[in-house]
Amino acid sequence: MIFDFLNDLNPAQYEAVTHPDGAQLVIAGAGSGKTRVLTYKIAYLLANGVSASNILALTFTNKAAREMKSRIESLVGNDTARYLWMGTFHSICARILRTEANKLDFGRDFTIYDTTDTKSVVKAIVKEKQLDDKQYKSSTVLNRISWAKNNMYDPQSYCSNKKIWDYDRSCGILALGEIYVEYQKRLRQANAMDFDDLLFYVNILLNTNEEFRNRYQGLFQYILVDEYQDTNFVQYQIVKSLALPQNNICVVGDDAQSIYSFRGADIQNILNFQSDYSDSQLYKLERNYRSTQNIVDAANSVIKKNIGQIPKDVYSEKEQGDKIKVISLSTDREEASFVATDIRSQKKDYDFNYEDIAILYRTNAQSRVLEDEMRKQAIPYRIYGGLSFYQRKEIKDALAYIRLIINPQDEEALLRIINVPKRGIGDSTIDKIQQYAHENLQNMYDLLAAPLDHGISLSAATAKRVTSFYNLIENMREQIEKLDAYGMMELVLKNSGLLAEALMEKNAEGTDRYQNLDELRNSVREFTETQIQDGAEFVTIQSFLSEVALLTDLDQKEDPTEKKITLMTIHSAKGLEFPIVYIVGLEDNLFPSAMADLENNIEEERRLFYVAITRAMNKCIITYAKSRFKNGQVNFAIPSRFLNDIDQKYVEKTTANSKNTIETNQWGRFERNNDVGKTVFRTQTNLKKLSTTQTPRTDIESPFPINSRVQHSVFGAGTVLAAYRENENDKIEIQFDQVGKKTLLLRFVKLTQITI
DNA sequence: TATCCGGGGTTTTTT
DNA sequence: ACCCCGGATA
Repeated sequence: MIFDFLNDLNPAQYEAVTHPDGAQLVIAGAGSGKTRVLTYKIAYLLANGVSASNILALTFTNKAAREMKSRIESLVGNDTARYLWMGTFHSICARILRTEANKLDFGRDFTIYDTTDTKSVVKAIVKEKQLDDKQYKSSTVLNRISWAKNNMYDPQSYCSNKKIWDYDRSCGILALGEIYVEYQKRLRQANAMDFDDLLFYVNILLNTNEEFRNRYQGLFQYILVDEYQDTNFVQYQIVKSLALPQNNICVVGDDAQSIYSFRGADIQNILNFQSDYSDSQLYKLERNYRSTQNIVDAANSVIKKNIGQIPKDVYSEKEQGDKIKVISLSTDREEASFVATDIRSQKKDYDFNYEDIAILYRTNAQSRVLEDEMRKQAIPYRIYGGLSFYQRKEIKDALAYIRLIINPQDEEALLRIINVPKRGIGDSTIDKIQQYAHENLQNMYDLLAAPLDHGISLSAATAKRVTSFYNLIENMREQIEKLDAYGMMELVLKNSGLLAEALMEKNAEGTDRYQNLDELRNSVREFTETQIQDGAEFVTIQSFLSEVALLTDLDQKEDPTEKKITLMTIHSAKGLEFPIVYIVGLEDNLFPSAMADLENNIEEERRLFYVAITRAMNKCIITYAKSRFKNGQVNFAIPSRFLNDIDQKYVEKTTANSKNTIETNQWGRFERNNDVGKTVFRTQTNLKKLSTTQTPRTDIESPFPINSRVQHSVFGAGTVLAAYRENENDKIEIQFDQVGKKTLLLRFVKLTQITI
C-alpha cells in the first residue's frame, strides 16, 4: 500500500501530514518531529499524484534539503523527489533568477558576491566619495543596505523616505543613501548580486512582472516552509505571493526558536500567520522525541521566562535522565580542559562515540581555546563556522579565476587575482586601469587587452604583463564550452600557476594550500559525478560555481568513517541533535551577549539558550569561567543570568574547585584565597605608547601612588609616573617608566566588587 | 613592485 | 591576540 508510511506517525503528526489543501500552520516544539512532518507531507503529496516539480519546499540549510530529498525517495520508492524545488530561499531564488536574469537586465551568468566582495565594493565607494571610513565602516554600511533590501527599499525609495533619512541623520550616516545608490550601480555593472539581492529581485519580479508571477504561481502548487519563525519581510512577501491564488501553504516552525532577528527575521511572521490566512488550520506538535524529561523540563523552565508566545506544552516520555550539570571553572583554559577531560571520560565510562558529542558556544571566537585543548588531549574534532573551506585564501583565489572566466565583468574577482600569483602587476598599475575604467564606464577586463591603446600610462614592460594576464584568461575562456566543470577546474589550477606556487613553497603552509586546492579539485569531480548520476549530460563549471556560492560549511559532506566531536555556534546547531551537548561560556556579556542587554534582545538570547539546551538528547553539561581571555587581556566575568532561569530542581551544580573565590576591589585588584597578597591589575585596553596630551593630575584617588613601584604580570616592574582620569568613565591611565624598551601607558577600569 | 614593520582598531550570531 | 592598513625600505 503506498500510504503505508503514514503508520510511522503519531496522531498529531498524522493530522498535520494529511491536512487537505489550504493554509496550515504547524507549531512544532523542539524535537517533536518537525522535519518528519515536512518529509512525510511531501511524500504524501507525491503519493497523491502531485507532480514533484509543482512542490516548493524552503528549508533552512541546503543540507537539510538534501537529507529530506533522500528520505522522501526512500518513502515513495522512486526518484521523483529529484524534481522537487527544495532548498534554501537563497538557492531557490538564485535558481529562478538564472533563468529570468534577462528580465532584470542581468546576464544569466551573474556572479553572487560574498561578504568579502561586497565589503570591498563599499570600501572603494567610501574612499572615492572621500567619506570618513570610521563613520562609514563597511560593516555598518552593509548592515544598513541589507536591512533596506530585506525590507524592499530600493535605492530610490531609500533616499526619499523621511523616516530613514531621520534615522540616518541621528546616526550621522546621512550619505548612506548615496552609497546605496552607487553600490547597487556597481553590482549591476559587475553583473553581480549580493545575497540579499537574490531575494529582493525575485520579489521585484513577482510584484512587477505579470508573466513571471503567473508562471511561478502556476508552477508552485504546494509550498512548504521550514523554520518559518526565522523568515524576514522579503521572504514573507515571496511566500505570500507565490502561494496565491490557491494558498496551499504549509509553514512549520517554533516561535520559541526564533534566533535570527539580526538578519531581519521577524517573529511576527509566524505569530501573524493565522490572521494572514484566515482559513488556516493550526497544528501543534508537543511531544518531544529527542530529549530526556529532565532536559525538556529544564528547557521549558527557561523559555517560560519569555513573554508573548504561542502557548504550547512540550513534554517528553523518555526516561527522566541525568540532571543538567552546571560547572564553574576559573578560566577559559580550564573550562576547555575540563570539557576535554570530561569528553574522554564520557567516552570511556559510558561508551559514547565522538560523533555523539557537541560543544556549543555563543561566539566563534570561543572555539580557539577549545580547539587547542582538543588537540592537546587528542580528541578528534570537526569545527563548523569560522573560516570555512570556501573562505580560505587559496580556494577563493581559484574560484575567482573561475568567476572571471565566466563573468568578465566581475571586477572583484579580477582585482583579487590579477596579481595572484605574483606577476608584477602592482597596485599603481591596477589603480590606473581601474580609474580609467570607472571614468569611462568601461569594463576593467576589456581594457587589459591593450591598455596602452586607451592612453593609460604604463611602462611597456608592465603593459605587456597586463596583456599576458588578459590572454591567459581569454585562452581559458575559449575552453568553457568544450570542457566540463572538472576539466575547467584542472585547467585553471594548472594555468593560473596557483598549484605550482603552492608546490614551490616548501613549508607546512605551502603543502596545506596544495592539499586544499587538491580538495577543491576533488569536490568539483564529485559534483560532476553526482550531476551525471542525476541525469545531467554535460556539467558546466557555471553550475558548480553557482552552487558553491551559496554553500556553507554545514553543507560539506562529512566522511562517515571519521568519528569526530562537533564544535559549532548555537546558531549553526539549530535543527541538529546530539546525545551529549556541552554549552560553554555561560557568562554575562558573553551569553547573553554584551550587545544584547536591551530588553527586546534579551528574549532572543534566551531563545538561543533554549535552542542550545534542546539540542541534547541524553546529557547536557553547562560551563562558565570566572575569567576569560578576550582581545588580548583577561576579563572577569559573572555567571550568566540565564543560569538562574533554569529551574534548579533540574540542575546539579558542581564547582570544579569550590574554594576558589575571586574578589576584586574597585580598582581591579583581585585576590584569590590561594594567592592572597599578590596584586594583579586588570587592564582595559592594550598597552600603547605614551602619546597623551592630557595633563597629569595629582588630585585623584588612585591605587597607584606616584613614584610607587608596581609589578605587572607581563611587563615586569615599573614606576608610576603619572595618573590621568579620562572623563567620567572611572578610567585611570598610568605611565610606567621603561618597561622593556618603551614607555607604556596602561589603562585601568574601576570594577564594581564581584564575588564568585 | 614587494615586503616588512608598527599603529590602530576590534568582536555576535549567517545566507 | 588578531587583522588591516599605510608608510618606509629593499
